[in-house]
Amino acid sequence: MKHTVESSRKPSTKKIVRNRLLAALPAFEFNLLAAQCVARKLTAGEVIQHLHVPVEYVWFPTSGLISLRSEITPGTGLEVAMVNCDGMVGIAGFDDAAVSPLSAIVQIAGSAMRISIAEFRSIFDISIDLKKSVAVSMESLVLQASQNAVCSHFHLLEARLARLLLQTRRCIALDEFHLTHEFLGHTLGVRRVGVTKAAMALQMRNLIRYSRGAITIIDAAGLAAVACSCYRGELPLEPCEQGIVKE
Amino acid sequence: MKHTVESSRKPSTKKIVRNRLLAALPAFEFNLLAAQCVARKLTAGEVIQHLHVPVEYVWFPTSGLISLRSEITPGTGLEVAMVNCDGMVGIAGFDDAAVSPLSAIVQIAGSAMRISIAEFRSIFDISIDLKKSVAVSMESLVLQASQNAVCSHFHLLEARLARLLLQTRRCIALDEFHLTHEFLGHTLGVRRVGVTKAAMALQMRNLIRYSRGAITIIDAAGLAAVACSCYRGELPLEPCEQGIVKE
DNA sequence: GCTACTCTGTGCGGAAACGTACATACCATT
DNA sequence: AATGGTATGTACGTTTCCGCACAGAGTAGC
Repeated sequence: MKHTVESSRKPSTKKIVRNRLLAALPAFEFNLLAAQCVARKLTAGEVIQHLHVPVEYVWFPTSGLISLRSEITPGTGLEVAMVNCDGMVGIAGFDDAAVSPLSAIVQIAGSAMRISIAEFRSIFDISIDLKKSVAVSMESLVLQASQNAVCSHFHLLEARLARLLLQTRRCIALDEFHLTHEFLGHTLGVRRVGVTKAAMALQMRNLIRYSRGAITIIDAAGLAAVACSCYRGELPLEPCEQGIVKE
Repeated sequence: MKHTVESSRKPSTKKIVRNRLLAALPAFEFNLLAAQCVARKLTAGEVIQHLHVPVEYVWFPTSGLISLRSEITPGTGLEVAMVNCDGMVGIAGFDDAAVSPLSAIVQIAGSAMRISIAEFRSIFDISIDLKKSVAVSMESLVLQASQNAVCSHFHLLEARLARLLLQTRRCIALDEFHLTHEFLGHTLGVRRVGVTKAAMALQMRNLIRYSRGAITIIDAAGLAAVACSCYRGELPLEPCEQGIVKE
């Protein structure tokens, strides 16, 4: 384990937290949240927040990747933002019994800390730093949603697919991951057939390789050249590779 | 004036504030902000925040309408959110010298309170309620940006135009306003010619009337029937019709 | 009344993605 | 080895919007 050195110092009062948003909180607020959080596995394709369903939990991913989607009807929509261990899922949690305008789907399997919305809100209201963290997290969502809005409207599918694959790669720091054309189609808001065509074009140029959902990025630099301008100038969204120690 | 009754009670310690976000703050935080705010006119078409330019001010509109746009290059982009007197403009204000990823353009003339980003941030950091207000305001932006992302991707231009006109009408509570096809094209992310075609179709059905930028909504109900599903189920975003009194 | 400018209307070929339908390949289980 | 399910490849006509170019109509100023 990577954290043996740190955890050997004060094992009883320290905790390993792989969510940067939680980790950045001062001890008092962190402990309030941590006491109510439950660790949960995130399995690929799992819907952790359904569309138009009351928000029950706030999620703090510690690994993997979650896709936030805006949908007209279930099945028709597109991704507006990605959330990894730098962020949180649980928007629209300010009104009581608010239904979620977005759905949240696990794009890459991993794990997360989960807290009930009621408990989260009571801590939020008396917090200082958590409020700012939430605002910063929201800001990231606004930026991503805005970028995705222009991107899906102006950029060609092939360039958008290249961007999505690069972004995914960056978020999980792996050149290989599992995503079917069908899933990518839902993320990009296009038909499965459209993805197949675009993916073939990328594979033909030896930028990627895929088979039954297993995607491998062969030439990231080449892929970046094909990707739309949105990829450059984007926040890195890098994963928490090392555990962060909290007292 | 509408506020004669209220203002006659304690004229020296009260203030009329037509921005709901400011008005909802407790006296202490409100006074800190108000002391640094300067009233400014907003003229139609004025760019109050250029793309990729450092954020200098936070704006609290008191009337009129501001269009937040995500642009690839100046001129190529689309509106991701509207801000009226319920909200604020000045995202990306958390990092020092951050450049704005969005541009803000005055869609309908009006007025606003303006505060420098440095002063805003110093008040934000020590505030309690302002932090929550900012988070709520951000949430509105996320929702709008998400909705606009799906809308621009899936819905037909004519339906999108109908929605935009209805939304504008609701924000300013007037059936008549000034917007050229060119301006609408930039808002919707399409060519001016496309707007002309769509607008003609709406005019032909006696839903709207227009001439050289002067648009009149004749049949709002009929327009709503043509508008895409995004219009229904949207936050009202109603204007502050009455002044709000702050001690 | 002329000019200059802004705003709106029209025409045409072309590209990207759509809806639909069907065909093939890979994998797991029996 | 056979079977069923999932994933990917192919085909074709259709729609919406694009890019470009130009024409007309309303308004303001000199």
